[in-house]
Amino acid sequence: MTSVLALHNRELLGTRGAGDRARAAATLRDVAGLAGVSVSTVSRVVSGTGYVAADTRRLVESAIEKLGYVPSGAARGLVARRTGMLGLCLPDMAPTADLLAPTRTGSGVEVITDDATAPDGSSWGGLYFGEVIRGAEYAAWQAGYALTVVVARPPQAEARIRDLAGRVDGLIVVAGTLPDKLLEHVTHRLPAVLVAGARPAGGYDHVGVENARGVQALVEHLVRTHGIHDVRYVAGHANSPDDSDRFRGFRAAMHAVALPTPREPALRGDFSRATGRRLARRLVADHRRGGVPLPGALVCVNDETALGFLDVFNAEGIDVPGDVVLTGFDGIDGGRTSSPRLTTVEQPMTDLGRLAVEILRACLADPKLPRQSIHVPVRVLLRESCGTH
Amino acid sequence: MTSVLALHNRELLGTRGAGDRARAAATLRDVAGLAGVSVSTVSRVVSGTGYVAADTRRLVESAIEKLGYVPSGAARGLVARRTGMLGLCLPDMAPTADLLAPTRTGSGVEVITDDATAPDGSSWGGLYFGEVIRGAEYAAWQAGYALTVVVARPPQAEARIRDLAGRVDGLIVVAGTLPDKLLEHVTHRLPAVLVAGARPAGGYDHVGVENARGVQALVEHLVRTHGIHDVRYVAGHANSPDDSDRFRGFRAAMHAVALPTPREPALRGDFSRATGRRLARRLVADHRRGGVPLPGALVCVNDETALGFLDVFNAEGIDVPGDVVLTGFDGIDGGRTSSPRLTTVEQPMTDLGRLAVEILRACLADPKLPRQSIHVPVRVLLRESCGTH
DNA sequence: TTGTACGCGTTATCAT
DNA sequence: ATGATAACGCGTACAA
Repeated sequence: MTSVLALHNRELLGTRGAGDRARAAATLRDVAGLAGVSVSTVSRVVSGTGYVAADTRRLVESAIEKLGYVPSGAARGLVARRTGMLGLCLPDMAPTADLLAPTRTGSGVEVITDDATAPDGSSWGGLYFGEVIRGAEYAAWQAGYALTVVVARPPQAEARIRDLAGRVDGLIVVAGTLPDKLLEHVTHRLPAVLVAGARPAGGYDHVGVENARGVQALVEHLVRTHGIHDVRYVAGHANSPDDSDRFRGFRAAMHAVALPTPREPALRGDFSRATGRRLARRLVADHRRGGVPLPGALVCVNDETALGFLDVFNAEGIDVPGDVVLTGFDGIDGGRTSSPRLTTVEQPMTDLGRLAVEILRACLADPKLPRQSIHVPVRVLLRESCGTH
Repeated sequence: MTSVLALHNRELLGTRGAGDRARAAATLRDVAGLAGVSVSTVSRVVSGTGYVAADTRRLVESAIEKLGYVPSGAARGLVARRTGMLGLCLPDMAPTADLLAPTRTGSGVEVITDDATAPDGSSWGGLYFGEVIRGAEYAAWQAGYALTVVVARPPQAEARIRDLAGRVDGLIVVAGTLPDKLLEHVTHRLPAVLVAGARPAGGYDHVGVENARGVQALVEHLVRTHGIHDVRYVAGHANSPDDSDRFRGFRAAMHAVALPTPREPALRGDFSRATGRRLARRLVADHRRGGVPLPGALVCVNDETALGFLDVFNAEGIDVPGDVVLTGFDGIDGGRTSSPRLTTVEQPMTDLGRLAVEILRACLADPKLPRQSIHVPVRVLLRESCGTH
């Protein structure tokens, strides 16, 4: 365990300054004592309810100022039965290298030449979750809530999620993050909204994405507009509902254009850029050494996977879209800045967070509201990787 | 106000399912009553402390299961004087269009051709804050805390920050987010760590970045290795401490290489890509129409600003680095994927969040700890935009 | 206009 | 091994 005290570049400042942390926090009683009034008067001043004489108010306010009084959220929450916080549970993502590495030491500035190696994958799942957080925080603030973000990672993930559930008024859960049993348990206490994934079985509120329709529209475009017949689907994890929805859309499209409908995805990755690269290398090897022809188009389950393919294709001199057409799903930034830019199905990720908060707010206002499942529409963005331009 | 009920694509599920939200949350007493034991026993089972007979434990556990009991964080926090949460205050950023727009309606999938227009700027301040959140959340989880994220935006920003301060055990404040007075007030109750910006005056804990040294090393490289003499600094907001630190580094470098040291930045923007573009357009116009020669190099206060310049230079056929060398600061993803890639000073943004949490944890463990100010080192990343390759 | 007193749900201390 | 009970800090009816 690296102690903060062991850090480089550390400067000690004076041992006192604004706010003396050693002293216990002031309470209503302390303020009342200093101002010479009762606790209820202070409470009225703080909450702005009820009648308080102007003189008394000023007296109390200066006492509050002097003591640096901040009301205890725990005590307020206890009586109000409301914490003013919403929880957002994200699935465990493998921490990227920058999180695992010890903090760099030495105060000198390193000057290094940055070779064009692409990163292993982006933070927050290619920013997908970053956008969900952003949308949720924005909507939460507007609704008068703060957002507590938690990544359900071991150890003790369950215990700590339960703990969170005791400290917030509502929960947004990215699908697949919590075991069904835990989810069912905590929903006895507070409303929960599932985000992404398939529509849940248990009668939960849900905000989903038009996975199938998006892929279907994309694939139909590839076949009808570009005349590609040999279209292959590159899957993610086998048990991902998003993946199977998208594959369902793929099959629906193939069926609609009267092409052979595969039972299984042609390739299976795991949503990561690294695995996309691995699959691509095998494809290229089979092609170069085994004489296996490249497919007409690769429809990937997500952008990260597609970008992994693109890394390898670009490195190996395989032209996209000339030799093979490549598409993704999500609309992350990396697909907009790659070359060629990636044709993809864009999902409005901030909206997922926003709508989840909206639903939560409605449930909180009226607990008897029936459960609802809404779907946010997607857009197919045609860019260079499918040869449109 | 758009009601959730007005949304498209909505499906109503049954009005009951897992967890009946209409019923009030179960309490310790409810569990005790159902299990036929006292509240103390239930408390012991839940917290895992003290002796409980195996039979009794099973009895209690099944009651907990049946009622979906989740301990009240408010009540726990009240007696424990600890909430297990850390707060992260981010400065108000103008919401991007996706947050302001009403949710798209209609369930059909739009298929559109995406022209290569660059976005007005990225979410979360070019992901800067996203990375800080990521680092902070990771470290917080490891330390046993959850992270509550709040953007201090009007209205009622002050009141709500004070509210937050009453609900968390410690506060991470991105510098400049809170008025000094408020910061001083809340630090009476809990420890706060400032992140980024200049070292604060008031004796706060602080995690900063080697702004000056980073820019200095970069500029010295430009002059010494590339022989550029006409180097100009493009500033951000006039009152930003990060900006003035970086400009200080710029001046130190010019002094070190015996070049004229400017008093003021050559140009002043506001950290945004859009303003970078605006400045660039004026520069190009002066050059083309006024015959003003382009500078040898533009050293921008941050990557977003530099990318704005690059947008215009690329559009106008001005070669980077051939006609003018361009550099940034931050190391955001956009500078790694632009063409040419952007030479920059990379700051380890996740480390800012991580170290802030580390300090908070130390302060929480020992409130008498002296204040400290640490600086994370930076790296100059040489890429194509300065002509290294 | 101000003060008193009770309860919110939990933990901890003490008895049993 | 289990139960009774007193805080914890605040809101709020109700009394003054």
